[in-house]
Amino acid sequence: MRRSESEAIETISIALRHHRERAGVSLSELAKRAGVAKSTLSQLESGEGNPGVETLWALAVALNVPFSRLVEPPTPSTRVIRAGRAPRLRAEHSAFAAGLLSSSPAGASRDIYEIALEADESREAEPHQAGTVEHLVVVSGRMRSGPTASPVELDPGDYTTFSGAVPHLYRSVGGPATAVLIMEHS
Amino acid sequence: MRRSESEAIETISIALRHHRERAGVSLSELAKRAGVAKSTLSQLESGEGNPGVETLWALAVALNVPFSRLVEPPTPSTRVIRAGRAPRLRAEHSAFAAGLLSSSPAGASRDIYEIALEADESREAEPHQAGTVEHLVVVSGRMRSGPTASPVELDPGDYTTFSGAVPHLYRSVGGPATAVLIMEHS
DNA sequence: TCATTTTGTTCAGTATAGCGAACGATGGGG
DNA sequence: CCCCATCGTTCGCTATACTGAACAAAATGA
Repeated sequence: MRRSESEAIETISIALRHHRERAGVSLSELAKRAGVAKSTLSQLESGEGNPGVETLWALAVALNVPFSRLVEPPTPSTRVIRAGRAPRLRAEHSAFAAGLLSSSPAGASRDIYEIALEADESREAEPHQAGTVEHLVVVSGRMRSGPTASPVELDPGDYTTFSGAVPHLYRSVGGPATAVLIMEHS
Repeated sequence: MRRSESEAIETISIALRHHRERAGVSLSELAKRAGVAKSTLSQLESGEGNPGVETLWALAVALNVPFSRLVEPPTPSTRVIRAGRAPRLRAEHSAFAAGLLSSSPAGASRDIYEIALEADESREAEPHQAGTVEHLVVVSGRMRSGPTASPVELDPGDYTTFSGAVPHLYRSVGGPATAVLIMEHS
């Protein structure tokens, strides 16, 4: 990979300059803060060279942005889905209804679901692939959810996150319940 | 820097070995696929050295995992945040309160917020950087939200997504309102 | 049993990332 | 006007990340 404008480096140089300007800091200043030579930073922003993680890390810290923000790109426009109007997925299980709100494009897969449980119903979910993480926000009703081994009680507005790699459940308590589920894959 | 414990490198060596074993591929084999020397990979997995992005990128591709998966620490375990208990962020504007639920651990950077508006209050938001996308789910009350130029009415459970790169607003209608906001950056 | 292959490690050479010191170019103050 | 910052770039030098080969230890096979 000699002279190849390596895609990764391309995005890095752009992101780097972008975040620096957005923070309103000069190249020299940033270099000083991050503890790297001005020359190095200059070359990086002009898309030359192949930075080491140490260097990038230092810059990310100095810019006060997560590391990943320096290596990944963008996304789309306005859309509205009314309550309960999301495209239905596998409604085989009577009491469980899930609506897909937003599916992430390839790569950083991330799905947002709207889920609905009838009164005092329960749904057991098999473990997904390792690295899967679920985020759940209760919209209405009371739920008991999380890893089957250690679920938690949730009231409207409550939020919980847990690994999707182990058996887990969604259960409504004392009436119907709805929630927002964000699922991340690896 | 002969010093091994660079935090970033630590996580890299772990993530690297973890994903390789999970893929059930030998060190030699992976090295060949990614086009890097076995020696390099060996040292990386033992936590020595400071890899360049090119090298890491090649490995990420060969492992078929997003780049960030190699540099960000693995996703956390179970966590619960009760309604309104999320860490408060800059509540300078009286009627607006935002709680950070989850700051993107990996992949496309993504923050999940819990937001609360007092009765008939409005919050105008300045455009964020290009490529920012917002996802909003109303938990309670009625809201009027979206791009300032074309907001939409939302009832509890309603979901909307729009570009954060243009001026936009969050407004409660006919009473207080709460919602979940997922914000994606580039 | 003794080859043969495949595993992951260690070592010397070399390509290069990063550093520090120059540089020319602006931009205010005095 | 000159002077002194500060800006971003370019240029040797040194440190080191990466390579390829040689290595011992396990695994495979006949």
